[in-house]
Amino acid sequence: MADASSQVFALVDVNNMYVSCERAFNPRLRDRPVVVLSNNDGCCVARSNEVKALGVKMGTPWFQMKDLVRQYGIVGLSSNYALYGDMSNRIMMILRSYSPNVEVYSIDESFLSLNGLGGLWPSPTAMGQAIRAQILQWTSLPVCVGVGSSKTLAKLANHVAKKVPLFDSVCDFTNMSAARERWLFERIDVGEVWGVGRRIAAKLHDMDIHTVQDLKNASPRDIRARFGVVMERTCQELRGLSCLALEEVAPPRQEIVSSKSFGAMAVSLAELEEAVSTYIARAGEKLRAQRSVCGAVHVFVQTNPFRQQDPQYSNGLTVPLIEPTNDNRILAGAALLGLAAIYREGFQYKKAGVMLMNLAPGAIRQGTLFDAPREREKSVRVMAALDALNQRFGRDAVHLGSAGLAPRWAMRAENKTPCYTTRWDELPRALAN
DNA sequence: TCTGGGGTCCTAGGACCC
DNA sequence: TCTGGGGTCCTAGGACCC
Repeated sequence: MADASSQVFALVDVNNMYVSCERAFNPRLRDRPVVVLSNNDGCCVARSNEVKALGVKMGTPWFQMKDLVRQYGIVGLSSNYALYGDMSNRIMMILRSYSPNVEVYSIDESFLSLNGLGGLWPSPTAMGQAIRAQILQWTSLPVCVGVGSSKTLAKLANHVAKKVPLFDSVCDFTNMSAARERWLFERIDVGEVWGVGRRIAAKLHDMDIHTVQDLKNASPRDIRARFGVVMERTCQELRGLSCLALEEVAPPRQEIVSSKSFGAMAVSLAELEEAVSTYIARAGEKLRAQRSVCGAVHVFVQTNPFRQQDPQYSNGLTVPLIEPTNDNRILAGAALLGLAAIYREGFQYKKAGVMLMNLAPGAIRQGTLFDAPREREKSVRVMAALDALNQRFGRDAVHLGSAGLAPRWAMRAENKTPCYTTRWDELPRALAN
C-alpha cells in the first residue's frame, strides 16, 4: 500500500460534456456556438467554448440571451440526459482499461489512481495523451487530463490542461519543476480551487489570499480556524498531502430528491397531486434500486419567486412513516397527505417536489396500505383550524411545516414572515397549545 | 411572457438525559 | 440559599460540488 506522500491521481474530464455529446451526433454543430438548456428550455446548463467566450454564464436564462442568439446564431438545444448518460458509460468503460482503480465522480468526470502503473507508461503525460486519443476516436468526445499527487491537485492540473494550450490538454504536476508549478499557481485565482466557492473566495481575498500559491502558503491551522476542517484539507491537498481517498464504490444515497418546475403554472390540488405522484414513483424507483427503505417523506411546493408581483407562497412538510418502507403506495400516500396539508388555494404553483429522507438499508418491502382517505380528512380538519388561527392573527401568521428543504434562494423573503414550524405528527399537540 | 435538478458535508444550537 | 456539566441526538442553515 502506497503511503499518502506517493499517491498519484488523474482526473479525466469531458470538455463541455452535454454540448460535445450533441456535436458527436450532429457534426454541423461543430463550428457553431451551442448551448444545452435545462428543463422547459429555461436556463443554459452547458456552453460551447464559443458561447463561453461571449461571456454567457452557466445558468443564464435562455430568454435573456435572445440578443446574443440573433447576433451570433447561437444554437439552443433541449437536454437529452439519456444520451449523456450512455456516452458517460462508454467513457468510464474505456477508463477502466487504463486503471483498475476508477472513481466515477460525476457524469463527465472520473478520478483514476495511477499508483503502481509507472512501469506501463513512459510518463503520466503519455498515458493521458493515449486516453485522450482513444476516447476521441471511440466516442468523438474531447477530454482533458490532469495529474497530481492529490485529488485537488489533479483537479487543478485539469483546469490548467483546459486553459493553457501549451499543455495540449494534458497537464501533470507530478513531473513539473517547483519553479514552473509556482509560476502557474501565482497566476491562478484561488477561486478555481476545488472546494473554494464564491463565498469562501471572497473571504480569502479579504485575508489577502488571492492566488492558489497564496492558499498553498497559508497556515493550515489558520485556515481551519477560519473555515473549518474541509478547507484545511483543501489546503493540505494543495501542498501535495493526499487527504481525500479514491472512492471506487459509490455509497448508497442518503436522500433522494425528485422535483421539477412546471412549464405552465399549476393551480389546483389535483394538478399538484398528479405531479407529486409522478415524482414519488421516480424517487421510489431509485430507492428500491439501491435497496434502501425510507423513514420520512418530505413534500414541498412553491410559487414562482421571479414573479414578485404575484402572491408568493412556499411550504414543505416532512411526513414521518411509522415504519420504514419502500412500498410506493405508502410513499405516495404520505406525500399526498403532506401535499394536502400544505396546499393553499389562490396561488399559481411553479414547482413541486418530494424528498425521501432517513434512508437505511432494507429489502424490497410491502407495507400496510395507507388509510389515505381518513388521513386526508384529518388533514383537512387541521387546515381548517390553521385557517382559523390565521384569520385571528392575520394572514400567514401561522405556517405549517418548515420550508428549509426547498431551494434556499427562493425562500428567503418568504421566511421572514412569522413562521410556526412543526412536523406532521406533532401537529395535534402544537394546535392544542 | 420566459429563470434547472440533483447531491454532499459541516457546524451551531436546542432538547433531553444522566 | 446555593442553581453543573458532559454526552448525544436532532434540526436548520450555510457552504460546496456537478
